[in-house]
Amino acid sequence: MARTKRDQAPEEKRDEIVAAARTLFVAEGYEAASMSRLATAAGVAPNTIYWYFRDKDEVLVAVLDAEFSARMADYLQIPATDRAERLLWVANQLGQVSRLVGTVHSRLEKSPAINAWHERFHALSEAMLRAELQQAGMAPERIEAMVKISIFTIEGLLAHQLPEQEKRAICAALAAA
Amino acid sequence: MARTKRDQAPEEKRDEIVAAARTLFVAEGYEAASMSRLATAAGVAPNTIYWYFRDKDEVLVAVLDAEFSARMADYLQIPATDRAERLLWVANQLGQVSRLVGTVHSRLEKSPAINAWHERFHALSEAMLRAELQQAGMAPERIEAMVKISIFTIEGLLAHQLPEQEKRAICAALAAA
DNA sequence: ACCTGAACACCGTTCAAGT
DNA sequence: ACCTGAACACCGTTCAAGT
Repeated sequence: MARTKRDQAPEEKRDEIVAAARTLFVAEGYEAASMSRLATAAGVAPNTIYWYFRDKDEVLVAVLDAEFSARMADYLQIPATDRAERLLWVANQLGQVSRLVGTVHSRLEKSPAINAWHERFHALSEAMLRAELQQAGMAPERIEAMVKISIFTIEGLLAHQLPEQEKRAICAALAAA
Repeated sequence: MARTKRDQAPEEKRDEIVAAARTLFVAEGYEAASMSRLATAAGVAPNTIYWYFRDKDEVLVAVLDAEFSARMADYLQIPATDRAERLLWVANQLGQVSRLVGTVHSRLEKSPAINAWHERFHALSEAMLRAELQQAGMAPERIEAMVKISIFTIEGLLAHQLPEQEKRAICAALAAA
């Protein structure tokens, strides 16, 4: 299907900005990646980004949406093995973009857009975890606390880089609890 | 004992800067508290701060040292009640300066000074927790993982504001594990 | 030794103008 | 509708100079 109206559809340019932002945010961090460097990487003038996005945080939200919708689909594909293995899988997946995770947490206060995204993500993650614990037959009164402890542990594993073996031991201890 | 040499000892001025920084960092956050506003609050010119501190992160380190050396002493004073209560106490103490905690985590990568402080703090905290679990008679092979999970849970409680009742339930579930 | 006014290089964002 | 060059207000930090 040939392009008829333009050399480049507007959505493609937007996607290029998001792709460039993903690369820069993951490789160097959100703050280190200035709007002018992001613009250069995407092949536009700095202020052109403001045509597509309200501000820098909205660019981040677009990156987050693209990143995690794909991974969430992957998660649903993997077979329901033991709980320790699933926790480790999630920690390692998120670990590949741990800079993004850290940035989200550090910008919660300043940016309502990031805050809203973060709450959606947590609500979804906790709902999935809760369903798994129910299905595993955990006593109902323990579930809510264990959901939180599991989430906090995954966040801890992301924030502090630990050797793979130690990560594994922690996930195993948590699954056994 | 009367002051003999100056109107004001140099250490007092330094302390005033640290005190002003503590107030601003806790109330408004590290990034929102600019060096010029900090200088105004301390009653000096912006660049005067650089006479006492290498950079803004060193000011933060001074604030952290002053803040946590006092609280650590308090912790050692409280009687060894049950583990859940101790966890909750720590979470609530740190919760009063949760902005500082968040700032430390968000500046680990950029600032070697903050990073060094953070590692000292974690080493100390983990050593204390390890000793408590040993004394409580926990099986040695479980201790390391439980130390990490406890630390991560406290950090999680700080990062996400939860109702007191839910915090209590989480600490109880963790102590029972 | 201690402190300052003025400047520097950078940042995210906005504006008026072009097509 | 889409994109830009130039400017704005701000930031942490440095410099040369004063006492």
